[in-house]
Amino acid sequence: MTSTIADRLLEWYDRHARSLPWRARPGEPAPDPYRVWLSEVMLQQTTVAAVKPYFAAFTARWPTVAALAEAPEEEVMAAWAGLGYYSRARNLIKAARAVAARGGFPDTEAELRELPGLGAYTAAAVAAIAFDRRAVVVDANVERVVARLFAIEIPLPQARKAISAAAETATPDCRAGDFAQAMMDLGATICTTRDPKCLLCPLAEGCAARSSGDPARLPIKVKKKEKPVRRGTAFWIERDDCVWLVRRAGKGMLGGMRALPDDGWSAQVDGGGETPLVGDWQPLGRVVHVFTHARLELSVRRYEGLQTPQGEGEWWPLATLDDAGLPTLFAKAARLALA
DNA sequence: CACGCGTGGGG
DNA sequence: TCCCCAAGCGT
Repeated sequence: MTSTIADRLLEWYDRHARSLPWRARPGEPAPDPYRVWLSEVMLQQTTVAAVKPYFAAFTARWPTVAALAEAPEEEVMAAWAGLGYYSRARNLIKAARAVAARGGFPDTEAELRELPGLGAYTAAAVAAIAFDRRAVVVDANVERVVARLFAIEIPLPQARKAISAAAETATPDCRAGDFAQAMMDLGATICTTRDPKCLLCPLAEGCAARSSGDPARLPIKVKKKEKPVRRGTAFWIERDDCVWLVRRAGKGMLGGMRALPDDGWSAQVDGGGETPLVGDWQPLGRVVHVFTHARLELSVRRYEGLQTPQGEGEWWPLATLDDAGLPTLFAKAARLALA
């Protein structure tokens, strides 16, 4: 009798699983749901390499979901700075508080799905990995592997339905969490977007895309829209070895993060260029930063006048600017000012 | 379903 | 330099 996809994949996983900080070692019981959840949220659209230091810092500082739930929001946001997609951090705090309030993580996919920041993928992943539930876990890796295995020619995202149906068929009743992680390891190391390594693949036999001779062709994706170029200005106001920082609105770009004052640029519109204070402004240079939907050319200007900023904000000591939790865009701007 | 939402790395 | 992307979610 021929072995199933799950059999072959799990056998491969038992020998080749990546060792990652949020994973249980082979033979150990399922890892702490808090660590599974935290890692999965951090890994949304984010590489393993980028996540590792943040995962280490978060778990050292907030070892439990209860500890995270008690943390001041701005400290969590600052700790997330640089990782991107800051709505994840905002939802992370909300979810931590909801979980702490109910005394622990729910252990079913449906209940997990109700927590902020847990969509179809993450709810299934946590249910399978942390609670050993059978759940069909479909991320971009699984989409790629499945699209190739079954030669699904429908372009993404249309193909999602067919792919999840195929993934459902392939998912085993036991070890669904290991199966999910095995699929993701396979996608990350063997069945890669470019140049898949079919000679090393445990599923090569019976893979339709491999038989076709051009596995990298699948899954078919539509081309992305062109990014507009936006221009904006950020303002460096320094006094007594402190810089004036504001907090951005809770939604939208870099929402909830500390920032330099700016002229109202966004991914949709250029900034107006109006300075927040009257007086001399010296150009410090320009920062180019690429967001998902726009490329921003940010001019940075330093205030030379004597007025005091109005409205919400805080004087932040330059000596501890690294702790302010500036998103990368503003960290670049600060580097200009301090150079 | 389409869009908005970061960042750093690889080819 | 440029493009694509890497364990998606919320609206």
